[in-house]
Amino acid sequence: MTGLDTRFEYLIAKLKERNYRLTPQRVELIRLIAASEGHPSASQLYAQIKDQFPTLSLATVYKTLDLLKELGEVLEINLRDDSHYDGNKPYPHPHLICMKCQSIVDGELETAVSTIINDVEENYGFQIQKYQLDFYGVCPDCQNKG
Amino acid sequence: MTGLDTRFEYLIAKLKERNYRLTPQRVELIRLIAASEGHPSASQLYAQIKDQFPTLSLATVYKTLDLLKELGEVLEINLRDDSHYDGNKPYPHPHLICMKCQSIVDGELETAVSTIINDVEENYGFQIQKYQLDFYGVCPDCQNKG
DNA sequence: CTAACTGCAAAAACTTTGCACTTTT
DNA sequence: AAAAGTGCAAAGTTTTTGCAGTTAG
Repeated sequence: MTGLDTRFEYLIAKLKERNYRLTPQRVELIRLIAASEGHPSASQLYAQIKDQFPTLSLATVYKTLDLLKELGEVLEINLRDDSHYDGNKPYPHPHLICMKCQSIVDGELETAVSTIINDVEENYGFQIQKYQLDFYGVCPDCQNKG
Repeated sequence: MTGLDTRFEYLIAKLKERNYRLTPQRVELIRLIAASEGHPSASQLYAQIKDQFPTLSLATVYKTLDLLKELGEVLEINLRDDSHYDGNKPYPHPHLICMKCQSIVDGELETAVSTIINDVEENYGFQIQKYQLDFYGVCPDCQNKG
């Protein structure tokens, strides 16, 4: 038991270490971000937290996300209408976005992605720093529901 | 010589066929969109055309792009700050975006992309309808310039 | 002539910024 | 007590919408 065995604890420790203040709003936002499998947007995080912190503002959500982005601990996924955030895997990876239920699921496709990245660097002499790969379609659940 | 041997002529013919009106603004925008290798944004198109049509408005640019999107003749590329448009290859394909010079180049990576699409459909039972794949990095030209 | 298009201005939606007040440390 | 963070309101961007006036067919 190290006290760092959850993503939440890791993030809290990292902030503490760097002398960022642990306000209740920030702590709760980090708890949500660390727990969220669902790739929430800023306004979804805001909706999830406003019961506990009725005075909390969207600006604070954005500022907290900015802080975590600067620390390299959150991945921003830029979609057409807004951005969504992944606080668990803060590095590029594919997403499967269902156009019916709006769910966003991670794709584990490392081998295929490595291949395509090598192709680009070799065939185009292009130095890749990051990428964004989103598949849009219908998830298995929504297929079964017709 | 069919009169349809350029993308521009093809698009004009398609609009005419469907009884859309060929206003001078629309024709010139289509000429720019069909010619553009560079994946312009709405405001870049606007900047390119405002000398010829000083009264033309951004709203008209967006309306023209919407029309071409509805006809399936323009691909919208949603980036963080705005959208860019491809009027030559109006179907999903990878882009190489240089973070130094902001150039956007098409990636010809059909084999690798097919593989990854098959992976997703097989491993996740996810029905893919479209995708967006953007690589961010440094293009060969900018690498040479240091 | 009439239906469609343009272009202005206003609105909409997401995100950022400024600043006074509050809180953590 | 000092530095940092919160939250409100205002501003910034891109994109959309409404509508009166204009134009292509």
